[in-house]
Amino acid sequence: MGNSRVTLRWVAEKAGVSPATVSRVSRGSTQVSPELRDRVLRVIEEHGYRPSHFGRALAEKRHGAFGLVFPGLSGPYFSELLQGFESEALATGDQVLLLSSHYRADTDAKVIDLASRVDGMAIHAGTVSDAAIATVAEQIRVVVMAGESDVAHAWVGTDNGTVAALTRHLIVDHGHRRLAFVGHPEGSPDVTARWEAFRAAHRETGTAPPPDPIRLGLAQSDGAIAARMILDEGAAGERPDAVVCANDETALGLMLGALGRGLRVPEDIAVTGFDDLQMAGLVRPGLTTVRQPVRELATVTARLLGAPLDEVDGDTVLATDLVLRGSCGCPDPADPGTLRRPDGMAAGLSSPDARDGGDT
Amino acid sequence: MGNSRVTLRWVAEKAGVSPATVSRVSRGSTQVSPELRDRVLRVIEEHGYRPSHFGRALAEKRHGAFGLVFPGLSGPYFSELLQGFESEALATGDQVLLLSSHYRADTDAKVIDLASRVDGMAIHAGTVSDAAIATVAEQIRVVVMAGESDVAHAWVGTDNGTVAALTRHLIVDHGHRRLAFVGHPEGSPDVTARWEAFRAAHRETGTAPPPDPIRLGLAQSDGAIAARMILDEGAAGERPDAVVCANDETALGLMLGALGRGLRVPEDIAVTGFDDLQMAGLVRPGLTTVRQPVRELATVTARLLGAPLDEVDGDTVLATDLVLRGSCGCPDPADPGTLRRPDGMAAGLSSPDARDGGDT
DNA sequence: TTGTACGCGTTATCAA
DNA sequence: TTGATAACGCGTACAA
Repeated sequence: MGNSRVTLRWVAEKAGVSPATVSRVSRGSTQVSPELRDRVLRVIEEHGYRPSHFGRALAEKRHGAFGLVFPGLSGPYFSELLQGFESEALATGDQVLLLSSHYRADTDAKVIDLASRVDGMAIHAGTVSDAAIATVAEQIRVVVMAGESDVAHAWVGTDNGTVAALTRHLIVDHGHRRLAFVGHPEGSPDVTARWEAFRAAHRETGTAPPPDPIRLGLAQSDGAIAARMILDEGAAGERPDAVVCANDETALGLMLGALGRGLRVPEDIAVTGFDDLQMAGLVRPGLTTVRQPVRELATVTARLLGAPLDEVDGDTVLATDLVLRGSCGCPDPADPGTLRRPDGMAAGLSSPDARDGGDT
Repeated sequence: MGNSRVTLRWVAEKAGVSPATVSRVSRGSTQVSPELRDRVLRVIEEHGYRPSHFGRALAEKRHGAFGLVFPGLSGPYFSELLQGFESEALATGDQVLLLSSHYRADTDAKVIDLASRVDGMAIHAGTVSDAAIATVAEQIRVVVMAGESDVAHAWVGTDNGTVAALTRHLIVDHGHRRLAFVGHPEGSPDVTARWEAFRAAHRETGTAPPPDPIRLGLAQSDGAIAARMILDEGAAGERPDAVVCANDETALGLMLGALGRGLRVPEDIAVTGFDDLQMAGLVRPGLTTVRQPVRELATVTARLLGAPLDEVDGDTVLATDLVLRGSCGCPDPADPGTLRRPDGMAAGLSSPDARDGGDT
């Protein structure tokens, strides 16, 4: 057992060749005679030699790994981001070091420490201080995702301005006048931009916006809390007739709360989200939302990190689309189509399009 | 900029001391005179010296990192697992290398490669082959989570048997006779155990179980698909009167689908889950489920990896609890209490109990 | 207290 | 094609 003692030198001695030869064989170099190659391979197989990562990293001055820094880790948004980034990195043979700030104070230090063991770092906007980003950027390439940055080497974001089109749609096309916004603008650059777009649309249409957003987090449970705050309190006449949520999760939580109270969506209250999660097209009514290419956000970021030194383009803003479904009052597009039954019922793990499930 | 050229030796030369002294200062050793200490610190500050991780790892023969291997990454379950593991590892100064199999074929190779750059590895059950686990276990400590294993050094799981109690409750206390099970037993050890417990309860109560489970994944969208399959097809009389879902996510998706179709839960159809996600207590009716200590599963695993060599206990099975709420037909416990409005409305990122939201 | 010298496991350069 | 030998950056006995 234990091959921790099986080093390159040890293999060399055992096979009666030089360390250099073992190194060449180990990495598949062709510059070695078949005879020696076989002899070395035999020893490698037999004793389970595996090149040490630190040795290799030290000699190559390269870690073969990227860092990924998030504020939190929960929810479909981060899951998707994580998946996209991880599979892109894996494709190029790079590993992923994950760091979640958990909104703790020592995050800056952790990030700087992380910088010494990766070749590049992706940092989600709103996670660490600009000072820390700048420090890291002196050592390795840094890309900020979902927000602008002038200290990182590049940043990748999505167009939150589509929320203005969404808001105009609610006001102009559906005649809503009492709109509410659920989200915490101070908590993230994305939500800030969405709240601003929400207000801009009010200005343009000459409608009075609510003085303040309903400041809640971005989890589905926050939507459920919002449902209680909006639906159970205040007279029916004072209730907003449309709620623009900062993301789909809260919108779904809100819808669930409304339906559970016997309210009708969109007749009694219209609801919209942001992201276009898979669930958005599966609920009834379908959730009107803004489609954001979350996975692409992650893969573009990963590619920027791994890109040759030639040049990192700088800024990238990915387009977003308004997706109209039933929850805003529009006719729900071909519902059965959206929910088409999969061809094979046994759509479990073996199915190519099976989503990785929650559990196990 | 760039401090990549600032090595320990370089600092030593610059400060006019020996490399050993710089090393001592760098790690805060007291065995150095205040005078030299200051001189060295000044140079370190000025030029932004940071010890190279590979150098240190090579010398100390320790990576200061753990590997975490999952089948997929989506859903609250994995988010929670990830968070728990990551924060526990961070607490001891260890970094986390993440590997998601995405159900790809080359996972075994990736895992074995990962093994050479971490001090220990946590592997979720059902992710990689036993052979690969055994190979890794020869090099470093391996703990399997959410499933048994006889090749790893230890495993940590939770008690899925409570599903039998849940099923009995539906049959005996609520008089349901036509039960369905949503989940893919072949897809994961946990679901296998839950399906078995579901069937065992039928045997014990002399009730005929369904011949097959409804084989779907574990995402919320699978629940929505299940809703379509169960509710839109077959005559009302053939419809099951209770659905036991393999996890909360599918149960919530199913509930959402039922409510969206104007059905009443639990009057028209009872629904149960597994996990006790936060949403389970927030929906109306509340979701009857089995509480599983997901976070503890992760932290226990992380602790086992970091534990001193003395001894890893071997197997750990964490207890689970039956949580009865309205979705099975029980009276929903103090609903407003569950949804109590937070004291401060601005419960965003700054709030200590704020959940990390989905987005940004 | 400080410095010297070696080892950690690998790759790369240069001769042979 | 093969083999010495020198980095790579740091920790640490050991000596001074």
